[in-house]
Amino acid sequence: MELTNVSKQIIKNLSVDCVVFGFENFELEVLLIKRKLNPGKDSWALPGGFILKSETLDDAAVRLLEETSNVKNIYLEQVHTFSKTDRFPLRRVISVAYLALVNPEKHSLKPGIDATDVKWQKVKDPIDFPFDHQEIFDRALNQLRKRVRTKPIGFELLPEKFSLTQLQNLYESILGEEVDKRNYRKRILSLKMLVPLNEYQKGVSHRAARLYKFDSKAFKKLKDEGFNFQL
Amino acid sequence: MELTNVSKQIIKNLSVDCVVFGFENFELEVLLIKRKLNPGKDSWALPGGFILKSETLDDAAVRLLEETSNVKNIYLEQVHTFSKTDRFPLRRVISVAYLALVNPEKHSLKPGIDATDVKWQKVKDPIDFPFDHQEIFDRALNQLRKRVRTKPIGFELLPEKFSLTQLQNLYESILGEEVDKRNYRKRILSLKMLVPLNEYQKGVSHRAARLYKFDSKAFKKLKDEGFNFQL
DNA sequence: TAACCTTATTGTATTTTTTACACTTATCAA
DNA sequence: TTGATAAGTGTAAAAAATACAATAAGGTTA
Repeated sequence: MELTNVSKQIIKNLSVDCVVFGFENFELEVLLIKRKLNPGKDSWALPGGFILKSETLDDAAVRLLEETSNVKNIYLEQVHTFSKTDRFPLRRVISVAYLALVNPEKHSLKPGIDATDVKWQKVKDPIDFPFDHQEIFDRALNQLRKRVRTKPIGFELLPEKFSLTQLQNLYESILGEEVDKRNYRKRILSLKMLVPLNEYQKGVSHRAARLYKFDSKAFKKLKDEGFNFQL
Repeated sequence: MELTNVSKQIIKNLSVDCVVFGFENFELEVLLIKRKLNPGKDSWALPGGFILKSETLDDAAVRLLEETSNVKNIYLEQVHTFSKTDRFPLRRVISVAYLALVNPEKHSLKPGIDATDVKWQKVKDPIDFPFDHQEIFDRALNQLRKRVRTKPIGFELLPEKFSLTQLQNLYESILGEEVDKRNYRKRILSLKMLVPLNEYQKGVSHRAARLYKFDSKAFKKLKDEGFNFQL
């Protein structure tokens, strides 16, 4: 490893923090790491780290998620940049927050170099965040709640083939409120972004639900036509 | 001036760029400065500059707008952080974009230390931006178009007392499309955020329009009740 | 002072969208 | 075969969005 290589130079006053959402057992979750070092040693924090001179913020977010938790190839979007002068105790660090969506089943967790542990934590359980991570988390959750009504991002959190009930559960657990089953189905199907499959749920002791998949081409077409939906 | 004072230390790899919108003569405008120095000397660019160790990004945006254009005490919101590695020619600089709203009549312009000139430029006229300022501008305009439908921010751009026609003109010039007068009035008045005054337009050679003012208390109340409007 | 020009102001009928609501079907387990 | 559980489905009522045009007011001009 060439530490003198310009491309590996760390920008020490700029970090990226990722709020990674997952969905398992009908519950919205967030990915946390246990910090190996001070400040905040042993506390459960948002995964993140510093950016390199050679990479964009998006690149950094991708890299840091791989490094800190082994999570790859996921939906990412920038949320906000946090800049309180005392937000990090050691020195002035400004942090760019990212929102990420992951299907937990597709990604095995593995603590990165600066963490002793990684876990999925239910969003509705209380979390004792260090630094300003509570504020970052709140903002990211807020953004997720807006997005889920205007972009079909929820599919990132589900298996490729899913039932309408799964989709509705996800939707409800992101928004934190319940919706009418028939009305939800009507709306979501009317958008023509879902294709029904000739496959059904397996291993359940009740009527098996039909499976659907997300039709990204149909969605792209809608978008190109300037169609704005609101779920 | 104590250059050694920590509070005045500049963070050289982090800048703020402001997209300042104004509304004059029924037209949406943007504030541009003529750069005094290279890179981009003499080009018309977005006002901005570097942040100080002692200030937040919001603070920096406020300060830079005062410094570069004499514009004070205005609506500000963060838009996005831009980080392409080659976005600034001299060295790696990451820039946080802000959206600002100003009533041009209330602010006299005065070029700051790094500018030879300042001006309001009509948004619909072509602008030849340096660096990645086109991208920054596009994103800010986009955000403004979203905001104007979900927050009563347009009032920042108008005099304290305004007519419904003025408000509608502003709305139309932000969105770039026309709306029906009767329906617009119905909707905006139904929100109860406007109070009709016993004052009327003056100096016009036709029927004088009634003036209204924005009722920020009523709006706050609406928001506290969790009411989300969509214009 | 009457005719004219310009913009302000106002209501209704139609269409579209959203909401509320409950029974039947399928599958497995007991 | 009965019971339990979740899947799947339609309609009527209410609310919201849209399309649309005549009258009022103030100033200017002939």
